Amino acid sequence: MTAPSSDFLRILTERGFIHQCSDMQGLDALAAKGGVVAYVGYDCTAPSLHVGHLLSIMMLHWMQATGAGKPITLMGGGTTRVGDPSGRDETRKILSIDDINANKDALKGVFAKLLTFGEGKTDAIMPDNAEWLTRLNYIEMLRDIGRHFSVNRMMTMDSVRMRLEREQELSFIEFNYMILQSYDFVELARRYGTNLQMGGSDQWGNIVTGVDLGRRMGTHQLYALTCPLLTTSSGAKMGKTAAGAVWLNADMLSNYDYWQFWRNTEDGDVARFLKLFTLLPMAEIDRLAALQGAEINEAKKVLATEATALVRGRDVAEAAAATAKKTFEQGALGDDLPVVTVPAAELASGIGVLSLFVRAGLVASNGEARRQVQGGGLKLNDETVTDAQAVVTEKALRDGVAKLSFGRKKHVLVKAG
RNA sequence: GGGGGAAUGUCCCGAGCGGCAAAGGGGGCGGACUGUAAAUCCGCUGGCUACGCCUUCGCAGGUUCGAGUCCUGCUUCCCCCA
Repeated sequence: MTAPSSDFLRILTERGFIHQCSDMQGLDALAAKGGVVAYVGYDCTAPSLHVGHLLSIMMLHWMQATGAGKPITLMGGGTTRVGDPSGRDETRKILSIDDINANKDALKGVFAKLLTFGEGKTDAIMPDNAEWLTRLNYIEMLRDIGRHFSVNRMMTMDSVRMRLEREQELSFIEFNYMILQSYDFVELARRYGTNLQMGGSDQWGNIVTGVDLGRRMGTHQLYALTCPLLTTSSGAKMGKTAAGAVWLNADMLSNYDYWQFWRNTEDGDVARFLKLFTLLPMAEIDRLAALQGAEINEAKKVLATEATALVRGRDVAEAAAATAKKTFEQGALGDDLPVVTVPAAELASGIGVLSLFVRAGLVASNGEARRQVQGGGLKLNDETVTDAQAVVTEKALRDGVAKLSFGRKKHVLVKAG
């Protein structure tokens, strides 16, 4: 199609957010007059969202920022009780209602960093699909909603077909997820005039099924828009670090580690990530992306600080950047490094190096510490630990702290307490 | 209902004559090289009070000096027949 006329779709297009859209022209016209009401659903399967979810939140952000319309972050208090089979080869573990509610509360905070909530026309709102899904009556649902679904067609959807082809179990409860998600779309259309659902490309099937259901049930025209799934240029699935997923919540992943995640971006991903995960103007991004060789590290630092500022706050991002600078470029101690305190008395009588590294949380067991010593992976005050029998006392403290390092990137400070 | 097969190191896949802390991958971690990148090469990838001890092969028993390996029962999954 020709270039979009709305700022919303123009920005999404040039920044690489768009994977598929059910009707670009139609959506563009709607966005141009500020008439979009878009939602993204978030299931409450964990106590924090991770970077994979960030793309869709960014799309909502841009929509609000460009005045294209109203964002809705739908909490999946109801759908989480069922479990989405999309992109999974195994049935999800069924979560307890208590866990779901606890997760839901923990997720909410992050949205406010990127969206403005309130009562106004383009202010974001956060409903929960438990409000209507838990009230559904089975027979009524079959008559009103179920009759619009063709099982023949459902069997051809990727999420279902993959399980069948691989002869992997697909339980009836999961088979119903698609129906509930489709119904959400219709319900949101009726309640809030929602007309667009966005999500990752793995959600395409569920979303267009909702568009279809809307037509059959007589809503206004609905639209579908998906973003690509996040992978690194070397093909690895993204969003995982040593410690696990890259969580957006600070209590799940420290600010310093979050910053480091972005700092360690592969060269080939820098430009793409700057467009997706920062709000920097395109001209600035083009300048940074043009850097070659070692200079690209400058771009990575900008990416790390901007991306961290967006989710964790500007001051926190700069603190992480400062700590990284001290730690890596000056070999000094950053203020932001994790600190572990050890009772002074214990330190006075001496602690084995191995158990000290375990205490610091850098390694899981004495055995692992021992192996890492053999591999030269542990450092105390920047000196490689060579003797697994060594004992550490308060003499190891420099200005009250000792620095333990695991590999070149993981550091912990030890203090007497 | 009848018959046949499967479950292995709590990340995954997967070998395993009765002597096994258990082959080989993948993934992950560490080292070298670099730019806190990628690629490549090397090492590690049950626990401990550590030349020894303890716990691991779906669950529970049994045979044996000794069981992941053999026998019995149970659980779960898959295939074929009805």
